[in-house]
Amino acid sequence: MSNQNMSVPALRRLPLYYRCVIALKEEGKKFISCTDIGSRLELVPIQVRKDLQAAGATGRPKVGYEVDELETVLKEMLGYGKPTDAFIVGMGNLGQALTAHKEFERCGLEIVAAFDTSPLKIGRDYFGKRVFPLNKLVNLAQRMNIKMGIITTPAKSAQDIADIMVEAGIKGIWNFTPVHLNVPDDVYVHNENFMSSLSVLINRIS
Amino acid sequence: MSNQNMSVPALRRLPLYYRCVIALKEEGKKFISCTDIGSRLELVPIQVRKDLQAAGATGRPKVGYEVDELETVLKEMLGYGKPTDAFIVGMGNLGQALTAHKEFERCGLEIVAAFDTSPLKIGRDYFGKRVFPLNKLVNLAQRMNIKMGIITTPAKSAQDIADIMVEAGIKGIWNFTPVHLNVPDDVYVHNENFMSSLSVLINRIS
DNA sequence: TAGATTGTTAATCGATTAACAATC
DNA sequence: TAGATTGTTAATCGATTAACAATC
Repeated sequence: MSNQNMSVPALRRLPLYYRCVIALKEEGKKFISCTDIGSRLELVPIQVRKDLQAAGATGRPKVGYEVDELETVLKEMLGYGKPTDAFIVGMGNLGQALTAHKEFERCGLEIVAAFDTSPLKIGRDYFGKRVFPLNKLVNLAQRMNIKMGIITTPAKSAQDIADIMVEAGIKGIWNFTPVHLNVPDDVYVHNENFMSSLSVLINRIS
Repeated sequence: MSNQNMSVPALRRLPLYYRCVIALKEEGKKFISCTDIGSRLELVPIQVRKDLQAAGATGRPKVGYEVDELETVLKEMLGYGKPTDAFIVGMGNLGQALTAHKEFERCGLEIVAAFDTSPLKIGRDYFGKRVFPLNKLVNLAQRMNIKMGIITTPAKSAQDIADIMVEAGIKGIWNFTPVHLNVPDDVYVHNENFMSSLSVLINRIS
């Protein structure tokens, strides 16, 4: 169902549109145009139109897009309706922060279990999520049919964790470490590399 | 000094190259080629070469790049030598996690103060950083000549905080909320939008 | 020498933007 | 009707990749 041929940049903009649609809906709007969305997000209307088209939304000339319908189409494309279950490995500060993040559940992601190697953390609950020892990951992932993994460990463990995730049948890895992960072709890695973001910010400031 | 005309994608790859150079240096290498770096990062050598060229590095045909020199050039371009001071606003779980993040100091960023509105947090220290009340931000930023701000507040406060940062003379904002920020043209915003990353991951898994 | 590698110019590719007819 | 807006095809732009001479 989910369109695999949407480009990454377009896909990344959809959640912004979704937020916008929700906001405009709350203002009582029934129909909205690409210009409405674009002006809020500082994007040119044609780009919004192209993206909505790729997402499968249809509007009416002169009228715009029906708000409720657009909300449904975007929600469907983004997978907000049926959240994806995920495991998180590494319950340091960042792991805890992501586990605590309430917005994920409304946005298609459900962190169902956490993993760590520290005996101080194993068996504890963080924000309602139980921490398991790492050696339980493969078995649990297979039994629960987990397809997404989040890595928030120290950099030096990242590749080992990725290997374990691959063995467990995980198909999408959200990597918060600055390490490049080697995985098979059928596993998608998204690198949330804070150092990359910093480079751009520091460069643009000076 | 820092080259403003490097493209964002290239700039984002530099920290990966830097890590790679450090790793190869520790393996005892004196000279490295684009092929060495590319094979570690699964990038084609020509892309590495173009990026290094844009960063100002020069190599020698057949020999490659001198490791120490490459390290110096990248460090300079990335601003790792003289860390940029930054303020962080919003000391929830994510704010705390970023404040605790030790790697930042080695990578050009020094978080020098935190801000929050909660009386429970103001006056406390988190990982050695003092939390100040929000109304002290403008004055402190101007006195300390702060040019970078990090926003880790709830979404609904994000625009207000951005306005305060702009008033304070901050020129680069690292926005961890899913909100689009309206700022003047001379202020650069980098959005670390977790929802955008999630869209891609969820789409690629299914 | 032969072969690997850089530097540099040209070609390709994909995303963004423009143009414009169709529509309500 | 006139004007705003969508849908769609074409043009532009910028990043990536290819080609190849120069070099050690």
